[in-house]
Amino acid sequence: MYKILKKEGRAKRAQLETVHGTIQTPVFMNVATVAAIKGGVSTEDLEQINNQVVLANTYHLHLRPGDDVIYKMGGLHKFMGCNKPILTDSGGFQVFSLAQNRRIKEEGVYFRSHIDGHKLFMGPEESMRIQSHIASTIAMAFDECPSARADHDYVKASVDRTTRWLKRCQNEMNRLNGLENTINKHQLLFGINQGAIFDDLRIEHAKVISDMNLDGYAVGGLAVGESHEEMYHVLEQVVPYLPEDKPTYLMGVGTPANILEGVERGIDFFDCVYPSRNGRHGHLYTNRGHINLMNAKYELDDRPIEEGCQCPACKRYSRSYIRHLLKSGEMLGMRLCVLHNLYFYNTMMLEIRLALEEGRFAQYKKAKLDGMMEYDSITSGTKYDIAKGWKKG
RNA sequence: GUGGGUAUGGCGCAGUUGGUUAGCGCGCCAGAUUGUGGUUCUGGAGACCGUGGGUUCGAGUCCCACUAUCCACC
Repeated sequence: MYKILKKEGRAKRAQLETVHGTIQTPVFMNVATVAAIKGGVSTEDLEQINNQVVLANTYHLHLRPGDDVIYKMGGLHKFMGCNKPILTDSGGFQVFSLAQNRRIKEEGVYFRSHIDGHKLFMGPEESMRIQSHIASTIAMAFDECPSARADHDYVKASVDRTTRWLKRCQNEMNRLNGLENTINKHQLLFGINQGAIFDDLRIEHAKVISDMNLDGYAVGGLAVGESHEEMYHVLEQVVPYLPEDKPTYLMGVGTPANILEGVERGIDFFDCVYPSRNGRHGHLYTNRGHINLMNAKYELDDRPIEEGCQCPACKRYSRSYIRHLLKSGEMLGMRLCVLHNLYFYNTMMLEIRLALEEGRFAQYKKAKLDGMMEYDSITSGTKYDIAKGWKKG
């Protein structure tokens, strides 16, 4: 099912076979929270931008249209016309980042909808049932994502509860996969490591969940306020304690630099809202740095976003035109920018996989970071800080 | 030609009975955003307040002239 094809240091070139096709890793999953990539990107567009996996969200789809609707429509793949692997986030993070008035209990979390404020409850079993209805390829465990500022005692109690929740998730998933009317009886379950920035809690938790024989292991609770150095440190501490014969997933991360650092530390899966959200705001990634297309200096720039880029935006349109579309509030402007950014991320992953296969990931990583730094320092006076991402110089 | 109105950063406007470093929106510039509440948030630069006189301790605010512009009438 999961097979490592090549290793370079801790970095892995691997693949995960699923009922919806084989995922080549390292991979960046494109975020489609409500079963749509924001910015007007369609399922068929994904085929033009090297997409492998789509990430949708349990919490959002439960609220609207409702997982019962998706179940009745034959599952999310059929619903959104997608035949690729889909991973669903469990709703755990959203309960903590979006919902109002949440109360955490042993059984789960009581909270209010961010859409209309009505009362809701979600626990491990609820999350698994919803994800089973959605019938995603990979389901994520329902966890608590404590604040990066939470103290050791709180995080300790939280992690212990997340472990108990994980066991309940696993039991419920096994039960659901065995039911006659379940759409995807081979749904995979990834567990999530927590522990904030406390090495002892992170490692202890990693050991416990590693013994549970899950289909994959995620590192959660990062990129939520801690420094990049702390994030990389946690990865260095935790990944060695996760099973090597299972895929790893760094949740919600991140910048191109974060991803390169994550791959180096043994991560297979990534996801982040950056390429889509930043694309909508005209913030574009290129091999030589990032540009903000909204800037006046691009008004008469007839070059593509990036010279030589093979994405749908760059093959045909100029910076000047796309900037005009963004300025005018035209949907097409956002769409082209999001397509470009996702293409950039997905293509970078392709390059990373190729570099790993050829045993030159270290050189690739350095060249990629150097390239991005070079351009940005020339055009906008900023420098690329490997540890911290883009930073004013 | 006559009567009336308006002239404040690139554009559109606020500026109380004249009183400390003249505000706002858009635009511009720069940040922010990491398991996404769909065009957000936070900063910054930029004006000798049409020109020239006058009144006053003090004028974007009052008076006069000029210039520009708008409306109405002849």
